[in-house]
Amino acid sequence: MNLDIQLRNEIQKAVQTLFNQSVEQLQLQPTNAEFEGSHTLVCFPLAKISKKGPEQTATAIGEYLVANSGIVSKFNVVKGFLNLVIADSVWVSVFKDIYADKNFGTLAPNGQEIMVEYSSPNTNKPLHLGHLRNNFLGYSVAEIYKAIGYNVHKVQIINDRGIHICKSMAAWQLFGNGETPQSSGMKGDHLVGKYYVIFDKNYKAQMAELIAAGTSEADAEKQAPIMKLAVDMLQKWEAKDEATVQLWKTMNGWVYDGFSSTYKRMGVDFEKLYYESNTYLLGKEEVLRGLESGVFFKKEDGSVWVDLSGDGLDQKVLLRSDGTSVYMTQDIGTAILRFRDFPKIEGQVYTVGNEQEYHFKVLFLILKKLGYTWAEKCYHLSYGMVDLPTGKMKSREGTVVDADDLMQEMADEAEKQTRELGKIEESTEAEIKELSEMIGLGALKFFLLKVDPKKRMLFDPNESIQLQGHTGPFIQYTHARIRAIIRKAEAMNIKPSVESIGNVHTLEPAEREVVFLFNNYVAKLKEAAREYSPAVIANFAFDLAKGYNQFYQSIPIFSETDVAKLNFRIALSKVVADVLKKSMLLLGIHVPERM
RNA sequence: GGUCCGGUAGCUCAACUGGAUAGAGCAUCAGAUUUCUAAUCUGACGGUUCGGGGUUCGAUUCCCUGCCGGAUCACCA
Repeated sequence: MNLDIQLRNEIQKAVQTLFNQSVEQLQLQPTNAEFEGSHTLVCFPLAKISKKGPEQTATAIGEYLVANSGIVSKFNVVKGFLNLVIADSVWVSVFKDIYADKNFGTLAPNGQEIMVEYSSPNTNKPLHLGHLRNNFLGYSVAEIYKAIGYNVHKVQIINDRGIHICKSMAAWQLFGNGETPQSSGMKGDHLVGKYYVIFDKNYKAQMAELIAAGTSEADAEKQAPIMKLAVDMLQKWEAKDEATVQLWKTMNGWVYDGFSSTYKRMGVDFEKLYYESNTYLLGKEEVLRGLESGVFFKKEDGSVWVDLSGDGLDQKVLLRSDGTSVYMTQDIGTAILRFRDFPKIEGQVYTVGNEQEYHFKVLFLILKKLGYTWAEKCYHLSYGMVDLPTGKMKSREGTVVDADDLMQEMADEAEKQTRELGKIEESTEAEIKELSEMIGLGALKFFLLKVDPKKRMLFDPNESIQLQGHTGPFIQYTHARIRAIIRKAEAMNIKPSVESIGNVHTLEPAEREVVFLFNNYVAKLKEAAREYSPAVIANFAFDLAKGYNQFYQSIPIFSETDVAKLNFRIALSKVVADVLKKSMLLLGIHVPERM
């Protein structure tokens, strides 16, 4: 049985016996490092029940547990805190259970399904740092839900239509001279992004000209010839003009090729892709239905609105006066479509930046008003922006950090440092490249995932490239070190059996600490899922690696003469390696055999 | 202006949802490799948790208020 549950039961029994009362809520927390023990019961709240002072209450419970529980060997009381020392035999048996459990850390399928949306880029420019946070987060949350037993569907909606792509198309038509990814050697998404920039430059120049000639700024925005061309293309596209659709398909195709290699390098995947060009007309019927049933209302000009003032929000337009859809309309349709495609999902997770919080609040409210009960299980996984030391990323000002460039730089830096350390003599060039990629991406992912998603974070390139300290490579290194031990043990033909471990009766503090740490793994996993926070896993993995390194440093394994202890330490190391690997994979980070 | 986030060591982040003397990493300084990988480990230094009130045995956490930063409030997406 789980140690924490067992301990809680014993404490409840103690309270029942001693004070003749039952308690449901027990405040059990890890013991501070400065005191002896691993679990601490906060006794202030129990003072009411015991009708004694917190310290006397703590002492009474402590004495009872030592005498009767069979798992508590010692205790000490500091103010109202009861610090409990769990018997080493119990720790050994906790470890035995984990060691014997081949599926430790992965919960059995629970029959539930969930959908996670992430990435969802526009198709007019390449992915950047913000997308990296989005992709790593979404991927990781999906993996975490898989690990707790969900059947997870990863999807994205690709914003492949609209004025943004038409801008790139317009600029390409004017200035492209037939340039293609093949002819230019450029990655498709970068090529299309190049024309988006060209569009912007020309647009600004044309506006400046018009304004200089006496046109008002508002008029200039509309009259600039290149903008007129883009708008014209958008209309033609909607009218299914063949040449325009052809150009659109071609340029989007370039972008998809580019994206697909970027996704591959990122290590993310999707079960199903939704395209805005297929879904942007959805939702309209739904809105009209809502209009009939009185959920929405129509204004004099014919536009359709929802009034959310009763929910503390505003009025929101759902259909323009000309009857066309807006973004919200489309999202209503897409949400419903997804529940038709995957009837068993109980909810959706939308991984989208926090600038769209209002949008999702409104979306979920509308879906609820339309009578979709699953709306309550929809969650906006809202994450903060990634800032640079120079401030906010601005595509217009060219301060965006490109995703492909960044991944390359990280891999290059990892390679440089790997070569400098010179531990890879017997590796082939291909192996060094593979290792560098693993380390560079590991550093990047860990850097972006270790922060609470909700919070805005700072991306300092110099710090992100650090491979020491609170980093992914620190954990990768710990894993590689353990693997070296395992290899040596195998070479020595040491194969710790579950039974042999049972012969260990006393533990060193560092060993106890490591068992204590991964004993919490499943709780952490559930917490990460509940909070939609890979940061919980990242910090857990770091703590475990740190705890293991302390053990590693203070206790030489192979010089141990007691066979049971030797076996225990190797088994312990193996479990740490497995748990590190497992938890890092939840972050999309791979760990090496050696580094 | 309304609404919603956030403000913790010089810097980047934690703090088990109200618990002990608020913890890590980086940076700085001082140490540790005849022994399993030093991308490691051990110490030292570093704090009025933005300010001010309140709630209680106890507040970084909850409430009020002020300051600072950000997001959002389109017949854009």
